Amino acid sequence: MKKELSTKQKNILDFIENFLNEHHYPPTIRDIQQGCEISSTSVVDYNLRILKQKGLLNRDAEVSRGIELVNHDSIKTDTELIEIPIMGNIAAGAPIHLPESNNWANNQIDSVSLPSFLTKGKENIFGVKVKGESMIDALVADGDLVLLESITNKPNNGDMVAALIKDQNEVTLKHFFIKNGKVTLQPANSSMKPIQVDAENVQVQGRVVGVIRSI
Amino acid sequence: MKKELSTKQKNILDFIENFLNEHHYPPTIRDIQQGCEISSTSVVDYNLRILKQKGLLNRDAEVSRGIELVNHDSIKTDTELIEIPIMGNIAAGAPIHLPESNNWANNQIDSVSLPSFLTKGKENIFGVKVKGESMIDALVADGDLVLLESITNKPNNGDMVAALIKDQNEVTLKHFFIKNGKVTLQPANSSMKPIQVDAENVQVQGRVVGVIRSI
DNA sequence: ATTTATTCAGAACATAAGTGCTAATTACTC
DNA sequence: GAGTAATTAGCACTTATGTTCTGAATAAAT
Repeated sequence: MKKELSTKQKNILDFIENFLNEHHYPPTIRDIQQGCEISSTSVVDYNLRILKQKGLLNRDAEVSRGIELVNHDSIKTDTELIEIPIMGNIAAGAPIHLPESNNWANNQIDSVSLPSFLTKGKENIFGVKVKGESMIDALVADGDLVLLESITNKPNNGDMVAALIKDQNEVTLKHFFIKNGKVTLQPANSSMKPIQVDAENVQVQGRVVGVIRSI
Repeated sequence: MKKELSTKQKNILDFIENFLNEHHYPPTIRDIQQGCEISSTSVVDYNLRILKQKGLLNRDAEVSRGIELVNHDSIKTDTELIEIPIMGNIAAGAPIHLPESNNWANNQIDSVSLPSFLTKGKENIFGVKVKGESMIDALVADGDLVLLESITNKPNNGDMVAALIKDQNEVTLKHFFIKNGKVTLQPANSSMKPIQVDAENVQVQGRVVGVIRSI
């Protein structure tokens, strides 16, 4: 199969996009035929098949106007921006203490708007800015923004969490496992040693749902 | 005219919205009929007329699927989000070869909408999906989305780039340094050994501007 | 209860629109 | 230049789908 698109195929794609923007429903084959000045419906059909084969659009058989542009606006999974608060800094390893109180409320230092696919529609998402190189074992670099879901109940075993180790007033990003009242905090880098702490000594500040690095 | 909508009319509106989200084209009258368990097409038509009269949708006469929902997502314009293409997968270490041609055109597999702070207003940003655990030394995990800026000129020394090592047809994310025609590719993890290659053997596919991890 | 407006049922109809041929043409390859 | 593949033309066919008509059922008003 030829790799590039013919001018005719590009025209068709453009036409479909324009048509969608104008009408908010897809064109028929005959619409395309007229719009692109093509002599026969079969030619349109032929080229649409090729475009489908190349993954540029989808077609539903025997459905009028059953064309979906793969990369069109209306297909964007999430056009919605959700503003989430950035609740301060987080550090691990080299213990940088959290602000006085150990709740995160009222410590909002900033906010960012993120597309909803990053928050998966969940509520209670907030961000923390990583300070220092100490979380490399969680594949998190200095300056990264870590997205956390604040959870009330215990996390599932294996979840990556932001865990506050109370008696050290230190926060760390680790995989969380609990067994018989003992919590194991396992670095993502499995060659690093896990930490064992009493369950009462751990407060899970949130479940990690994402990391954003902007260079 | 009655002011409120009947349950049937609300159902129809909901159905149309769901249908649009699922298919990206509007339903036919008969789709609505089945979806809302209505006994006759004429009933659907009747209620659609009412909905049109109330300004909740538009219909194009004698046009199949000629329904447009007023206030639907696809009509909203959102200026804050920038859509960037995802141009395939990237892997390093365990060399997964790129598709035959070494240009990225026509390899778009998906797209995401990102807030503009991640692209810093730049054009020519695209994403690649990371496959495999082999880029841990760049603090990039399996499944991460790496944002690249396609650049024409040489990158600055120290930039992190996606570098294609031509004779191995292998791509890697490394810090880029050039000196006397020799390119040094330095892993982010400085304890790892850098790679030395001839400048002609390296093609910089893009400059890394961000990483997005969604768990 | 009678009238009136609204809503529903069922069917038939007309056209909108996808699909499938066959042949002609053009582009590519050897 | 022969031979093959890709593309185009034109047309017929079938299905998909909007439209319309008549009458019945229901709800609202008098």
